[in-house]
Amino acid sequence: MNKKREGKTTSKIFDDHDHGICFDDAIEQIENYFLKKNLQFTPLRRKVFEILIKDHKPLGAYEILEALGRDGFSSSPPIAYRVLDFLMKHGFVHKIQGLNAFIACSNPNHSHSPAFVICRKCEKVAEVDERKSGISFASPNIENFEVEKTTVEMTGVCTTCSSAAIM
Amino acid sequence: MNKKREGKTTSKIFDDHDHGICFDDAIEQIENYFLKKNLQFTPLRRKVFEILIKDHKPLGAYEILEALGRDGFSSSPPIAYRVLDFLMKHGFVHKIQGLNAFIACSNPNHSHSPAFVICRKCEKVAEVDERKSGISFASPNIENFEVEKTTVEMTGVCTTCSSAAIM
DNA sequence: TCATAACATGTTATAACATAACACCTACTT
DNA sequence: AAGTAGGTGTTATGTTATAACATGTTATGA
Ligand SMILES: [Zn+2]
Ligand SMILES: [Zn+2]
Ligand SMILES: [Zn+2]
Ligand SMILES: [Zn+2]
Repeated sequence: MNKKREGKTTSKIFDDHDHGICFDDAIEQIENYFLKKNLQFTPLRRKVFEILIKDHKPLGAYEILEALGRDGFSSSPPIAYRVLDFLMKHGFVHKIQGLNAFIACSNPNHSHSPAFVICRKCEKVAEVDERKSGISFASPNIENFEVEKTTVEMTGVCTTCSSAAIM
Repeated sequence: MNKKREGKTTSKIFDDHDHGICFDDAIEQIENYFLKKNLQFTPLRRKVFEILIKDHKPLGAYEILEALGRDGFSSSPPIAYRVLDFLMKHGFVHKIQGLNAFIACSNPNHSHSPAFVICRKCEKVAEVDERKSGISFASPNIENFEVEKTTVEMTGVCTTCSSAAIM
């Protein structure tokens, strides 16, 4: 078991929403995308995505593997990593580098350079839009360098956590 | 041995410079800082910093350990991780999350939220100033969230690598 | 329809990265 | 002297990720 991840609280930037709709929408979007691109949305891939979007929580590969095992799938490491790589390649999953964890994308519609806000107390993670994030990618290209991928992660404490307890 | 890191080429954003001076300056700066803060710049800490600043290359903890071993220090993992944590805490070393590697800071003078440019071919890494990076932290605070630390890493291909070979 | 290529999943083993827990030593404090 | 804090060393283990190979499954297209 992983000792680090036990998220439990909520903050304003982690928007409340009707998760039934959210979940169904996400599944529908990925289904449509896979259909359009002639990719297979296999039971395994569907299950991994469902595990991740179930409660918007970043999960480690081995946590995903446990969940897969509980649902009757193989739970050897390459299974999870391969599916995660695939889903990441198509923008439906992102890796949170600071947590060695994976999270379902919150806006798979548009191509994006996601930024993440991570509460180090509750470990909730929000994927924020570049504009909302306070970070602007003024120029995607550094001089003499072609940027292909950006990683932006902001770690701190959300209001709920900072007001809830003595630091 | 680590198979991933074998950097060898050079790009414009990775500025050429008199590394003898650079090295000596860096050592002097860290010495002064430690003196001022009443911290111990022990042989071990000095050696780790020297290993890292030696050629401005990100090194994995186990590469650092090998180097320590070669220089007569203990090379069990906690040795490296402890010293690295200490040097990071004081801003003289940064971790490159995308590489699980550590690099000596390029501007330890001012407190900074470093951004890194990483060539995925030669694996050279440049620590760039926020302003030069094309990324601006317009507002360090997200609504309802206190940002304590930001991770910004831009991965791509440097001019030298992209012009050097067929992709 | 049969070969074949490409994709998908499964398995074993191992590599790579990181920390826990405890021991020992030194320097400083009271 | 006894106590405290900091630094280093050691053993063991925990956590994250990939290599290599086997098997099954799904297009494709002679
Ligand atoms: Zn939801
Ligand atoms: Zn996304
Ligand atoms: Zn230099
Ligand atoms: Zn720096």
